[in-house]
Amino acid sequence: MEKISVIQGNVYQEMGRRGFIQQVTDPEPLQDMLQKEAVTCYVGFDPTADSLHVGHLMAIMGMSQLQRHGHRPIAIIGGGTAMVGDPTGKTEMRKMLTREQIVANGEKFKVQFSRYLDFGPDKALMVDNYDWLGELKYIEFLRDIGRHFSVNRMLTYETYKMRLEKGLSFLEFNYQLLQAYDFLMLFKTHGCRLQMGGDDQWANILAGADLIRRVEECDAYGLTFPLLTTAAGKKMGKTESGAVWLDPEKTSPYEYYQYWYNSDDRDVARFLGFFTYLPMEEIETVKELQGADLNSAKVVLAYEATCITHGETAAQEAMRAAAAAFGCREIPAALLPSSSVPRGAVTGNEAAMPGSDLTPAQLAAAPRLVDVMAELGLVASKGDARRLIQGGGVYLNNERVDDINFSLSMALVQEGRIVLRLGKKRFHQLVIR
RNA sequence: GGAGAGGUACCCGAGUGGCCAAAGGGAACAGACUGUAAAUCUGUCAGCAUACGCUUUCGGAGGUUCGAAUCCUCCCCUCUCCA
Repeated sequence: MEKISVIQGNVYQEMGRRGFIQQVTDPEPLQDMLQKEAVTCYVGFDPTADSLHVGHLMAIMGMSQLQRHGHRPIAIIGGGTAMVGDPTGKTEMRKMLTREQIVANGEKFKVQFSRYLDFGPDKALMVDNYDWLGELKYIEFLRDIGRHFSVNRMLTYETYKMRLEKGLSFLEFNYQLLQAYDFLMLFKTHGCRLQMGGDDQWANILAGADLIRRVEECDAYGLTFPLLTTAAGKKMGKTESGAVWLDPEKTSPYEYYQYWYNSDDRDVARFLGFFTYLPMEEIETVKELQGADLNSAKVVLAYEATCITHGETAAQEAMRAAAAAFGCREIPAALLPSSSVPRGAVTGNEAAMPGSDLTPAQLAAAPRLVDVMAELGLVASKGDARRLIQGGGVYLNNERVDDINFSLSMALVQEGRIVLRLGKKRFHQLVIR
């Protein structure tokens, strides 16, 4: 994480302009507070998987924006809340995770957060809510916290209504109390005044702010980020092959770059606001762009987003791999000038393209293409591979394969590799060594 | 604990003895068109097999039958109402 200097200006307005603000409990006092002092704020993340994914990114970038303006974000690893499971937006109960899994997942989260936030002294904090939730005393908790919650009221929330149809266990019904308690604890121990989260968390966030008001007789604020869907109406960060992870082991920088490049035209300007630090004045001009001109803006989006998550070197490699696969695109100097994206001709770099190794001996055995594809996991089964070939969707070195019994051979090797392509975009090189 | 409804492929959902590897829709993948976008049209979408075909699938385990997603028995799970 590069050191960043504190940016002057109104964070609240800046975040509003970038699209981060969906709902706020009390806009004016919050805005005042953010102008006057360094505010401690938090977002909770339950470690229910072994990596964060693009769906978490909005909240992370939100914290990052605040930090850049001199505020102090706390990232909560929900080691305790993950044990319970948030019912919000879920139509059925999540399978229970063991404490060991949660701890292991939390460790991964920690590493990932430090790529977006500066955890230097007094800059940001990372805490695990298991530290206090783990040792809660049931009776005390009921008496001190539980008495502030009205079941009648909770049952009117849409999220619980929905679950009342399908079944909601008492365990999950308590999630909101725990999250509210988190806010209270952070208020007491770190002076945290603001909780943020996705808009689906609104009720939980309000519950926390209310709890602080009742128990501490102090104002606390809540802010929600819009729930991002793509212009096509899909949930953000999901692709055919599952979530887009922030862990390079799970989603390679190349795939990550491709994910952003493949954004819907209608999403590009919005995403630039959320997922890059480029100034809004420049992003505004992207909104004017039409048609294919947007492709250059997509390069910038993909490059900047990959830079933030995986670093500049990885972003450049991903870009060069894309250039090798799809051809180079020169970026006009006037477009988003603050971006450090390479703008001239980029030399293609096949090496960064996804691929696997093949020994000359393996190749000499003339393996059938169908078998190779299945073995590499590029297709679900050999039948799947066959159908793909029959449908004209398989290419070797850019030539369509039309024989389902096609076998690989030395003759296909060009510059030490065979480039396999499935459909229009999925490249996989077989490196011979 | 009592009464009722139900569990079908990635999801929704039709099917109530053979014509069912299971309608229809969605998602997904491929092709055409394009701009690595969207929309549209076409095809594919359990596994193995070049193919004839074979194997496994309709909550689970047994059974009836020449033949079961469909009928019977037991079990598991979900929902609704009652307590």
